[in-house]
Amino acid sequence: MFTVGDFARLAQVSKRLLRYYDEIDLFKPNRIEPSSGYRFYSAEQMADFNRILALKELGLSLDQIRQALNDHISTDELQGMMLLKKAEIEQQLRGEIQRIRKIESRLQLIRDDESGKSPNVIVKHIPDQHVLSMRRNVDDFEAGMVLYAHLQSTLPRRLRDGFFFCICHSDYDTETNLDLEMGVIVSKPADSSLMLSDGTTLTLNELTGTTTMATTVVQGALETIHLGYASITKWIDTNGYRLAGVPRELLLQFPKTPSGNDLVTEIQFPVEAIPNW
Amino acid sequence: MFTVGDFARLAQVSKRLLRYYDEIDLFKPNRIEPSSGYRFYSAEQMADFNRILALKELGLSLDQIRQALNDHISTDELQGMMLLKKAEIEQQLRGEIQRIRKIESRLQLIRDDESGKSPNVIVKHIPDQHVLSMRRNVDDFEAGMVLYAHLQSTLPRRLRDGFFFCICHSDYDTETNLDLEMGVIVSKPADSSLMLSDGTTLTLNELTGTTTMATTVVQGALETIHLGYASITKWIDTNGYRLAGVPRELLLQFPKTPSGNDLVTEIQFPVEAIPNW
DNA sequence: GCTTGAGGTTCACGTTACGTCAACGTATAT
DNA sequence: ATATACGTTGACGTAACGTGAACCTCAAGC
Repeated sequence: MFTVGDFARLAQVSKRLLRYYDEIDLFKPNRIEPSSGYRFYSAEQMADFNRILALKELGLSLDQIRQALNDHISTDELQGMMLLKKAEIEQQLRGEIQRIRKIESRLQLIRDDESGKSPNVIVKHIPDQHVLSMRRNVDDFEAGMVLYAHLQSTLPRRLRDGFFFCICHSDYDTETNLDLEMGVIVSKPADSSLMLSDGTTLTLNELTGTTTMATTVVQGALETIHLGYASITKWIDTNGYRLAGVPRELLLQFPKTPSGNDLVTEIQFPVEAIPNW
Repeated sequence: MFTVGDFARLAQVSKRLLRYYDEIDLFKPNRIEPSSGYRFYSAEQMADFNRILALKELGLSLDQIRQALNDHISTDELQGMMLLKKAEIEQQLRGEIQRIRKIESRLQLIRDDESGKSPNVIVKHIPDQHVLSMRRNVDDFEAGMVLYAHLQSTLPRRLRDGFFFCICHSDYDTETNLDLEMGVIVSKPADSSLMLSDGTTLTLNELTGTTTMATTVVQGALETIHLGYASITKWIDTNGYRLAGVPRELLLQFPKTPSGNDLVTEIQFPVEAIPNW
């Protein structure tokens, strides 16, 4: 018979651990002296205790270990549990590897970008959304901003609950004669089209959520947004994704100043993970 | 200005998370309405919040993130933190791989061994110990047991605080004419030698702790102990260790029955990890 | 004006596997 | 008789939130 202290020394664990295992009904002392409450462990119990430690080292939780010991589990079931655990660890392992890659790419980004103000890319899942939108050819992005302002001032108030968005259907490198789709996200689609006071017609469309979106938020006007596009494409490249649709912008905050420095935009790139990257 | 709910939806996190980050001074709303306590976030804050999320995804703790943001950390320092984190993950990764190997070897063991009663091997670190011991040639292991009993009965009581141990210096396959060292572990070495009442002389020696020991506890007499040796050597083989000294046995419990079925022994194999296994 | 529902708030507890006091009872050695 | 070494229970802390209760506020519909 050993006291907790002796047993703990032998097994090289803390006394507190033994009491804890007693408390959670995982491993109880052979005998408890009723008068003093002292715990006494038998030498035979060392083998059982080592079994617990061994299972713990394999990564099983104490709950699982208790079940494995209590329920007189069959070898098959135990095997199943361990296979499961193995798969779990492998999964986690893949995650860790990805994290390392991300860190590496991020480090590279830091080295590249001395300003230290690079935007932060976050992957989100975005559902399908209904929009009222129109499509126009405009000369440049400045004209796009004017369109935004126009939309905002002429759109009926009841449709202003959603954000404005913009999709550039022309090629990236085009800087003139842009094919823009602009509009507003509506939560409950009521009308299939809508004529504004100035004769402009918006039609009901659907923005299919490609579900997986690489997004970033930039604050500032045209130039900053360009930077945002640049760094998000780079991020996509170095993080095992590829483009899977046409990007869009969400206008989180309308500019109140002419310079547009307080403009806040969320850029969303539909992406898909490259398998086995 | 967004309410928590709106901001949470946009950022695709829970409201609770935002309140929590407020509480721990990690990310506070732009404005809090004094009358109602309502939190209001500005669109500009979305970029900051995404930075936090991005850092979190890289595996930094919230504490680290807060420091990184508060202390106006330099790129160099941030790089240092991330390199550190990377090393940490790589370390952990190696650990996970080892765990998978262990699980695999354990699964193999389960498949091999239908009894399900295989001993459980635990790695311990054991310091140097002083012993009073004698060395004898005996015919077989039965004779060893007799020696144990003899020692126990003749040893002065004051030296009985430590466990008895036994080291077999002859080859494993030898079953006759065994070269055994037996004795008792003493906590405070007093005499350099000791003569028992029957004329036997024990001398003070040192059991150098090879520190790393693969150990297992078996209950039963000779045959069970043999099984223990077998499975521990197998375990060493399949878990990336190699033998690094001569094994020893610790007598956790003296047998009270002639059969010796209640004998409890801890077998200890000094081992070292195989590098890059 | 009242209710309703959707939002908001704080407070407190649950999670995992223990470590760390604190206050107090017990066994042993001098 | 007492010092001290060891035992007991109990409560709180950990990381990063999730969950639920109890209660307050706001805008809209009747």
